Amino acid sequence: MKRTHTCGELREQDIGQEAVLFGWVDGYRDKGGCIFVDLRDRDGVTQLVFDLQVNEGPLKVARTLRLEWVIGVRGRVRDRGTMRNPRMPTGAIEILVDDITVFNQAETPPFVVQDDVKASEELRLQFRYLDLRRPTLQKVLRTRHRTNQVVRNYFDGQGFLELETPFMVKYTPGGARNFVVPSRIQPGKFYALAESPQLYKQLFMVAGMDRYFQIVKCFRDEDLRLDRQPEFTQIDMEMSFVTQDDIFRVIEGLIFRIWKEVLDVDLLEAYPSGRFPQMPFYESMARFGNDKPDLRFGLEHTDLTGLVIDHRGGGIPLLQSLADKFTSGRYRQDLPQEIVKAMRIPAEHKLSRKEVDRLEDFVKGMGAQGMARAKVAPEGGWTQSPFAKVVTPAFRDAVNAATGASPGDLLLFQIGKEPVVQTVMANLRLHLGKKFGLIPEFGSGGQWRFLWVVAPPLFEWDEENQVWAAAHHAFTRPYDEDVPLLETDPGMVRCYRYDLVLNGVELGGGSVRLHDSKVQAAVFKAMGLRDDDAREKFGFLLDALKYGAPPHGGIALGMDRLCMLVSGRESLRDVIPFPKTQRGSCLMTDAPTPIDPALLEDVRIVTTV
RNA sequence: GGGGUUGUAGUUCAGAUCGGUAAGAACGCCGGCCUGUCACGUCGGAGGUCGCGGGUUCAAGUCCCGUCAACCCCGCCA
Repeated sequence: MKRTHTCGELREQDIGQEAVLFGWVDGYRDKGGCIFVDLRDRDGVTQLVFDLQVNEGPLKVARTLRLEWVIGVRGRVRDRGTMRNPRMPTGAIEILVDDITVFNQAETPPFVVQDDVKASEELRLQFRYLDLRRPTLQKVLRTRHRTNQVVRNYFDGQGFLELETPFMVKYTPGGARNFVVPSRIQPGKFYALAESPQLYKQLFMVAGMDRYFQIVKCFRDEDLRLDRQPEFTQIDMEMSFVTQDDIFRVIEGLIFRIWKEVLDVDLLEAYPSGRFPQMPFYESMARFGNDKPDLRFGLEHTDLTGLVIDHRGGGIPLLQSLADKFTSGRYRQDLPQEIVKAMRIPAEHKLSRKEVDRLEDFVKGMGAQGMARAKVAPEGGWTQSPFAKVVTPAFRDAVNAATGASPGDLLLFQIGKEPVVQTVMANLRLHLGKKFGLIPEFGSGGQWRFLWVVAPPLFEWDEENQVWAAAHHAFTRPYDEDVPLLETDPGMVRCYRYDLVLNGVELGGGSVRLHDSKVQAAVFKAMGLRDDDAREKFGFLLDALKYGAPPHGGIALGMDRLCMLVSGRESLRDVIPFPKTQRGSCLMTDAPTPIDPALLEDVRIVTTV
C-alpha cells in the first residue's frame, strides 16, 4: 500500500475515488454490524467505516483495533449522505474500507490523546511524544515552523546574511550564569555555553558582514519561570551604519510580516503608520511599575513621592518619616531610595473589604510590608483607611487630584523601597486587570499592543559590590547629551537601548553599540573598571573595535515568547517541543543525571555531593 | 536562597468544619450485546502502599514533623 492522501484533505469532491490512508486510531465506535474508526494524522481526522455486509474480513480486524494503533487502509471515498458531521472538516465523507493493515499495536496510553486533555502537565511531559500528537500542539509546532520560514525569508530579502556562531565560548563573568563544559584536552579549563551570540555578532560587523541574523539557541543557568527556559531560541540580528530608528523599522517590518503571514492579521489597521509607539523607560516605570507595560488596560500608577515631600508626610506618620529622609529637596544618598505609589480603582470595580484583605496578602507575598487603602467619600474624604483620621485635608485633596480619584473610588498605596514598590505595584496591576476581566487570564484577547521602551539608564547601582554596573552590557552607546554625566552622575546617563514589548511581554531587546573608544573609556571608568580589568573581560572585542569598527546596533527577539503569543498559549513549555520543568529536569529522559565516573575522571572533575 | 499551591484507581477528581461506618465517581481498560456512530449506547468486570518517611492516637487519606516531585511567584535572569 502506498499512501495517497492525508487524513485531513478528503472532501465532497473526492467521493468515488479510491484512497489509501495511514495514521493512528483516534477513536472507534463498534455498532456490532458496522464499526466506525477515526483515523488521525498530523493533517486531520477521517472516518473509516467497516460494514459486515460489504467487507466482513476488514471488519473482523477493525474489531481488534485500540486507541493509538498505527494502521493503513485502502478503500473508497463515500458520501456520508444525511449523516454528515459538520464539526469535522472531512465530515462530508468517509472511507469504506476494503483492506486494512495493522502496522503497530500500541499499549494503552497513560492518557487519552485528545485536544480536551485532562492529564496533568507532569504526565504529559513524561510522555511528550504522545502529548505532541494532540492537534493543538501539532498546530503550535506548525505555527513555529511557519514563523521560522517568514523570519528567514524576510531577513534574506532585506540583505541579511544568516551566519552561525559558536555555542562553546569563553566564559566571561557577569550577566547571566553560564552552563559550563569541561575541556578534556585541557584539564581544569572550561568552555561556557553561550548566553547569546552578542559578542560574535559585533565581531561580524567589524568583519564587514554589514547585516547578520540567526535563529539561535541560547543557554542561561538561571531559575526558571513560566516564560523562561534554560535553553531557548532567539531571533538575533545586527546591522552596521544604522541608527536606533533604522533597527526599529526593520523589526517593525518583520513583525508586520509575521502577523500577516502566520496569523493573517494586518497590523496596519492598528498601526496605520507602520510604526510602533515608543515610551521612555522612566515613564513606563512611573505609570506601570516595570519596563514591559501591558497597554491593553488602565489601572495606571501615580507616583506620590513628590507630594509626600511637599506636604511633609501630610500628617501620616509613616509618610512623615519618609519625607524626613529628604534634605533640602534631595534624597539622602546614604539611604536606599524609598517611594510612594498609588493605584486608583474606579468605583465600577467593586472590591469587598475581604477581597482587599486578600490583595494585601497577595502583595505581602512579594515583599510588601502592607497595603494601605482609602475609599473616597462623596465629599472627597477618606474612609476605611488607616490614614483617615490623621491625613491633612490639603494632602488628601492633592492625592485625590493627582490620582484623579472621585467619590466611590478606592485608592491602594505602596510605600517602601523603590524596587519592591515597583514590583508589587506592577504585579498588583496585572492581577487586578485579570480579576476585573480587563484582560484575559492569558492570550491576547485579539488585542496586539506593541511598544518600544526606550532611553533606559546605562547603569544600575550594584548594591552588593557598591559600583555602577552596566544595565545591559558595557558596549551600549549613551545619549550624546548625557556623556558629560558619566563623570558627575552616572545613574542619570540614558542610552540607546530598547525593548520591544507586546501585551506586557518583553519580546526582545537590543542596543546601539558604542564604537567611540573615548566614550568607551569613560564608560569603563564610570564602572570603576581599570584598563586591564576591561582587557581581561572583553579583550578580544576591545582589540577588534580598535581596527575599524563601523557604527552598529542590533536586537534579539525571543522566538519562544513570540510563538507563545502568536499561538495564544500561556506557557513557553507549550511552544517548545521538548521543554524542561521549573527545576530544569526533562521528565521524559530524566536529565540531568549523574554520569559515568570514568567520564568525570577524563575531564578531571570531582563532585562533592 | 525565600514564600505559596498541589500530590487518593491508568487518568481527572470527590472524600467537608468533627480522626472511626468511606476506598467512591467519571473517563479509560477488560468481556458481552448492538448496522449509522461521531463525547455512540447498553449490560457486566477488573483495578488503590491515599507521593515517600517518621510521629501523635485504641484508631490517620484526614492531625503534627520531615522529605521528594510538579506548578506559581520573589530574589536571580533581558
